[in-house]
Amino acid sequence: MDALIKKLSHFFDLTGSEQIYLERFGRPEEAVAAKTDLIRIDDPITDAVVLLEGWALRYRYLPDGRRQILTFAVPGDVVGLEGSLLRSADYTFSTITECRVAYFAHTDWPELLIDQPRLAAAILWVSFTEQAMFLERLVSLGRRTARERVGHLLCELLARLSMIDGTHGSCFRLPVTQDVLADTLGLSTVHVYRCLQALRSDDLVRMADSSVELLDRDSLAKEAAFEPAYFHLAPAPWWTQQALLKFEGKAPLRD
Amino acid sequence: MDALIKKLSHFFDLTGSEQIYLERFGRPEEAVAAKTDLIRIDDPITDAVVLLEGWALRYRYLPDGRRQILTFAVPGDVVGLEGSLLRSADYTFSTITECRVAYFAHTDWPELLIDQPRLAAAILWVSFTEQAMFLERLVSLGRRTARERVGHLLCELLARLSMIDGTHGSCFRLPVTQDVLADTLGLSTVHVYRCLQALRSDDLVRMADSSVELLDRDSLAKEAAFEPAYFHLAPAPWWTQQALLKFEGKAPLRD
DNA sequence: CGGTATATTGATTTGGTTCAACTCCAGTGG
DNA sequence: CCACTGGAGTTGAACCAAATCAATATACCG
Repeated sequence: MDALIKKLSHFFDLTGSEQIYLERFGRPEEAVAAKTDLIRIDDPITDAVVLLEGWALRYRYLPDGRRQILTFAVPGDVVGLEGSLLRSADYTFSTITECRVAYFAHTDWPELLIDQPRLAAAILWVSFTEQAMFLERLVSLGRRTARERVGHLLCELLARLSMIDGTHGSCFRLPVTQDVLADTLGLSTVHVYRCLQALRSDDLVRMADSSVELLDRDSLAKEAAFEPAYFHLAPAPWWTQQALLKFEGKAPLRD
Repeated sequence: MDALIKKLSHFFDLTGSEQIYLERFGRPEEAVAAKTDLIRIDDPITDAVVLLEGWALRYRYLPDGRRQILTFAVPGDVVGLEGSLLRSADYTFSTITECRVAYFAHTDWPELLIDQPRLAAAILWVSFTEQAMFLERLVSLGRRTARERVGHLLCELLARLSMIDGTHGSCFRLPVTQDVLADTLGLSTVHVYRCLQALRSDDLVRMADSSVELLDRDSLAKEAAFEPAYFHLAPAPWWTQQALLKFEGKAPLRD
């Protein structure tokens, strides 16, 4: 649960007992092989999946075989929360590398909500920030050029990984083939290659055996219009705190 | 609250008292002029907005003026739920036509959750289905052709509007200019025009003064790979019901 | 009735795709 | 130990879907 705790700490500082609760809540931690489906499209989502180590992704196919990758998942990400209210998944979620995962059972939410409302809020916060990332991706696919999309994705990944200490400076592992990048960015493999090439020859990035280094974060971010505000890495606002106090019975429900 | 109630009924049949509660919960109903910002980017989201009548949209600009429209909102949509946990909006939400709206105050969530957990779940369901629509839009922008995107959007809108009785057969009002469609679909205005033209001359759609009719839903849906499963118009699954019973104290929290 | 926003149309350009080689591995099995 | 295979990356050339530019037509609006 380390990665998730690290991530949540941007929203709340979890108390010791909350951390322990969370460990217990995400029942059996499991190792999963690379290229394994954890959630399959049209199947019910039995539990939400917490990614603890490794890389994974969500994708969908069109009937004729075109594929769109919806998100990368990195440690600390929680996938499939919506399964608690929806009957089936509208994406497949698969590991890329070997992973460690934990599960949040849908039927345990009431317990969590009542015993640990702060934790419940923090997990919902994860879901909301993820939604913000979807919106940002929409902007990329709709209105950014190929080069900008590539640059933006690299900036985003660096930011997301550094949030959970998954980076060395501006360098991070990216265990992903070019056609995965292409299907993420709505481009062809060849063109992804050419964009990376261009960024390389402009001394903006460097790549070697599945690792990337952003040599000039700032100009890359500027060029790609990368604005990290959408990660919402800010402590819970007062109205959240207020609502939580109410919920815990420490403030009047109606004022 | 009519539109919202109609929409929620696809998930739950609301009891009379739940309907009344909802009316009261969405405090002052308000009329809003066309082209008014209800949520502004970077501002805190003071309350979630429930759209009761009219059309609205969410959008973002890139620094150089390119615009991406993220979603259309039609009656029954709830926008800004995430504001309860996030400090600021990462989009602007504006009316297109005159609208009627209501507001859900963030600080009232605990009350709702404790008094009416079923309602709370139903509203969260709205948020999750909306997320599913984002994902579908991602597929469009990433992997569908221009013509497919246009067709898919029309199918989606027909489906969403019929969900709240906003259609006449396969016909609905679409009070939106072509450049709004363009910024939604990641295309240029001119090209949107040409796609519509083509669909028209293939006798798939007909358009007249801001209204659209889908003359052949099925082939349009087929061509655009429109698969309405992503609306998740299905009653709450058993595990949701189970969790709600637990929450209401009618079932043991731990079993 | 003039003026601004929107729709329509054609000509031209371009960013990105497609196709087809070719290279460079890391297995793998004989 | 080496030949063989298949996946990934690299490169060039031809092509195309959609953008851009520019002009006209039309509708709406005070």
